[in-house]
Amino acid sequence: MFKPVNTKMDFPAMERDILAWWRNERTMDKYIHRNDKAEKRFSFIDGPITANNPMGVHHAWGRTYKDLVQRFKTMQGYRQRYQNGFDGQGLWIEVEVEKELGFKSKRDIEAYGIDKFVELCKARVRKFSAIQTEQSIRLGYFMDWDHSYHTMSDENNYTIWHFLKVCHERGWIYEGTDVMPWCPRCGTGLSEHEIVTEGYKEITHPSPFLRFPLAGRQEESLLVWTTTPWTLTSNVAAAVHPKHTYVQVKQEDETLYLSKGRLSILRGKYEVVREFPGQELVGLRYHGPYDELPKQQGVEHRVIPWEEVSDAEGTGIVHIAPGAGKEDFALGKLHNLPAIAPLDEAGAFVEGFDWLTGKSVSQVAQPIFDDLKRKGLLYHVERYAHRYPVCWRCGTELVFRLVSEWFISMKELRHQMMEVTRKIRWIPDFGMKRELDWLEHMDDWMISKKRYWGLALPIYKCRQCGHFDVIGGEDELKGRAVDGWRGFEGHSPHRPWIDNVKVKCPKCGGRVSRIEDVGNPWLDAGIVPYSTLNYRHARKYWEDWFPADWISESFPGQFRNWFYSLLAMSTALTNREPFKTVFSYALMRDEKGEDMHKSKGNAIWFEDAAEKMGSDTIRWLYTCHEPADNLNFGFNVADDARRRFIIPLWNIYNFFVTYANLDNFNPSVASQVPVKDRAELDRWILSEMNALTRDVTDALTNYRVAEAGRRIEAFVESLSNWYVRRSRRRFWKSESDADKLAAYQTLYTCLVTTIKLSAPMIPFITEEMYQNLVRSVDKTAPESLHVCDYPVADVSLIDEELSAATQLAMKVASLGRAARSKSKQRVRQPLSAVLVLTKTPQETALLQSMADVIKEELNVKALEPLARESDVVTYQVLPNLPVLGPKYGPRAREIGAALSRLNPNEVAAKVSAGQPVKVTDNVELLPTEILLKQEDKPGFAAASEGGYTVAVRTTLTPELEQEGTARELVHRIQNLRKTAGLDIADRIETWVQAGEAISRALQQPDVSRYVMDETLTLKLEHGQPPVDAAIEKLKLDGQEVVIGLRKASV
RNA sequence: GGGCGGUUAGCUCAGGCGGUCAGAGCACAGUCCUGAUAAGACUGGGGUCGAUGGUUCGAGUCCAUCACUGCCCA
Repeated sequence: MFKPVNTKMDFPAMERDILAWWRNERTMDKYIHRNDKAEKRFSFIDGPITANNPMGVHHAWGRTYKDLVQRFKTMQGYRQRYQNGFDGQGLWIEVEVEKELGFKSKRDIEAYGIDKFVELCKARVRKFSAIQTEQSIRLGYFMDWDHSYHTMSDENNYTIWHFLKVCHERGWIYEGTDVMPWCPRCGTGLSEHEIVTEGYKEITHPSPFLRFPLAGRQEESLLVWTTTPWTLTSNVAAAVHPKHTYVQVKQEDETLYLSKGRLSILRGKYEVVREFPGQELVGLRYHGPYDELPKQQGVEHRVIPWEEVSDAEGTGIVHIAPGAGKEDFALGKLHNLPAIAPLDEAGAFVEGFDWLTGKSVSQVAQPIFDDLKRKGLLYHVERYAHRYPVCWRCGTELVFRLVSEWFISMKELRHQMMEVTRKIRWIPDFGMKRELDWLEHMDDWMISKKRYWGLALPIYKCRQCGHFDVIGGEDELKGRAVDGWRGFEGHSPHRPWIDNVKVKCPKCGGRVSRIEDVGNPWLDAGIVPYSTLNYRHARKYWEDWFPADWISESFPGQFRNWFYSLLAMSTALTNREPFKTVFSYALMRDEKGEDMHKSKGNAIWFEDAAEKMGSDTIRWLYTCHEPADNLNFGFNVADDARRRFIIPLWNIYNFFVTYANLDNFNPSVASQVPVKDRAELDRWILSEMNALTRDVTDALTNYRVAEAGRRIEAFVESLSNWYVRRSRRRFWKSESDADKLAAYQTLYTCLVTTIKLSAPMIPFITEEMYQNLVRSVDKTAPESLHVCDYPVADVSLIDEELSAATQLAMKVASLGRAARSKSKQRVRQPLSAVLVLTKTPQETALLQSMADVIKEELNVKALEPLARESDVVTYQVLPNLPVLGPKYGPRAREIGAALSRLNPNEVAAKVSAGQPVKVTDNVELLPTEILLKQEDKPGFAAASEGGYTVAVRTTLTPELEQEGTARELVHRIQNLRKTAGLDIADRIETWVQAGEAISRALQQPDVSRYVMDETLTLKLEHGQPPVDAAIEKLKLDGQEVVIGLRKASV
């Protein structure tokens, strides 16, 4: 006996039970060690998830792919590592800890103590990695959760040291001075990688137009414009486009210079005095707006040429501050301009800026306007909206600061990386183009960050002589330590402990400290194909598992982040591809296609999703989604997935269990009916099942996950709405013959195969079904579905012809139902014949093999071939007057008349074939000029589509009518049985009290036999039912009928 | 400004190398069916398959240009 199926199953509750069972049975362990001895290997390397917050439904999407592929490979017998990874170093953790502590700046951290702060960061990572682990388990993700790697581990950090040393040995590491985007709140620079996309916001800034008075001239000024007033303090030059046309303008008493294309910014009346090329301005000296500041002393301000000056905004004269703008800095180098750097790391003015010193950059705009006004330099101020960079972690507006940072040169590495990139299979394939495009254009990799919690960059720069060195590991550090090792020993290689250690400068012998910077977090994630595979200490093991066969991550961002750092580090270390295939997917949106945001209130928490929808449903939704497209996620789309697949699968399972229990079917006891001896329907579904197995295996092998899902869904649809529906009578019948056994065996095989095929996608419901369907009857079967073998297709059972024939039968049945519904004859009323016209004689022959199926589906007595459509329909041919009118004018009417005299069937044939029709000696009408109206001939109802025509004969004989009545009566009695609460196997006594026509029909022996058999009636009485019977009065064919029934005493 | 995608029914999207491909699901309306089904079947409305040229006997399907949109990068 199988456990009866709960048709109102609470799936989330069932999932929790399965989780508990897996935990008790240590199923995950058994899964992980299933293939320990296997020869073939599949290497997956997990991209670490940031352990900074609970996991979201978008993480669950990626984790579904990772779990699905690994489960598939496990069932196929591949040995694997099941190591999950957590990412835990870096600014994002710091920012959250700062928030918890209520800190406002780096000074707060220093005051609190870097050691305590770093410990809190570590604690946060431990906390959220534990939470994410629990959430992942709830998702059904099978991993070796006790051995997840952390990017903050010693091994990970030291392996990065090794990488950096290799880079240094090749001369790629350098300290560079540049103007970098800088977050004043976080007190650190941001690399180009971090701001290019997410790092911009639409912001409105008050933007002044102001005068730069020309030296040695009275009341003559250059007109300039800026969106960052604070940078005016550091102005040293003004740039013009040498080839653009500039104008000299007279306005009241003063003379202004600006680009001709920007005249529209002037306020009030003006007069253009002359036009001239920008080149004429080059070399002029002017008085800067802040010449009085100490820092400005000795600076000579002049006009320089610059081809990049735009005429699209401003005045065409660009204020240049090399210490406060990236392009300005480059331009300054070119023209040998001094760089005045105004800001400290918190974004406040440094010494030498007089009244501005100590003031924050965010507070000085208005004071500067007031000051400029007092000096008579302000022309006017406009509000200007533009995309301005902000810190991608905390949202603070960035400034541009002159800083020195550490870089890895991409000069040599760039092209090696591109070579490696080309060896990789990118899914979707445009990924490779994206990556190559990025590699082509990227700058050197800025790896330093002026923060606390992260990789301690092992760069030791001597303050005395400027020499720097990179240390490649803990042993080297210990060996070279001259001081402080004791204070460090026993701690992780993080600030502040690591900084106790001092080494000796090999050049000058000085005592050298580590630079204070920590590392870019993508170094942490990029090294994992080396660190987690123990590259430094067990090269053989590393060789076994490197490169990864497959990695998977969401593609937005990763081309310049994780994929990039993996490529960079692996190319530098071994010049090998760190992964063979990368599978990436798009973004998750809400149901309306909008970004999900906590603040917007449209984010869905993973726990809510799992508890309301069930993990299986969520996973199925993810599985069937095309990964390269954005996924619009929500409760309604999940419910669609549930109704489309989970519920039908469960219903088939329920059907099987219900009847198998009634018949005491035991799959492990009975011998198998040979497939060749099974019914055509069985052979058909087994053919479909094996084709499915073949196709799903192929799809998953090539990571076409959505295709695998769609294929399984289509199969379950066929199984439910064709195989089971058409097989029902075979399960109902009372005798237990070979056909019934074959039906059970076939359906059982299909169910078990289906759950095995879909186990990687929906691990819970399939396990539940497996335990009941397989384990309950076969104690020798594997304990869990997830340690079973993946099904292998038996292609000898795939019968293409049978598949085509069945598909044709389905098509004909569908058209036949359309025809029936036109005829208004309910399907319970048998009709005498269906007539079918197919596209080819071969199909007509094929159809004959399906005759019984079609007759049953359509409730008709005969299937007849239809020679031509015109046998069942008549055509009315009409002139298409709106077309003919304009073309033929007054003759249109006459042509129409001529058309109506032709044989409609012949005209119809030509029109259908797209041929012209000769109407008169000199008029030939195009098919578009003729309208065809098709009408069913009396006694027929027809439907056509795509070259097929199916018609039913609608005339009824008295026998057919009687049969129709009987079937209607059966239907009513069945309904009454149901409402009376009888079990499907109960035998009954039945009374029918009706008028003459129905009574007479019921007196026919074959009719009454039919009614009794169908309704399990032992005794059929005519006349009034007794009072203890269930009774229903109804109208049948316009007559009053009373039916009554009660359970028969056997 | 450059590169890469996308543009097919109200919505979400299928449509390997050009030849019944004008489709599915959802939604809406109506009808039917139901002894597994919180299901299912059928019918209907609705699209010049983004636009314009071209190649071809024949083009959502190939080419060119353009428009809109998204992503990546200046």
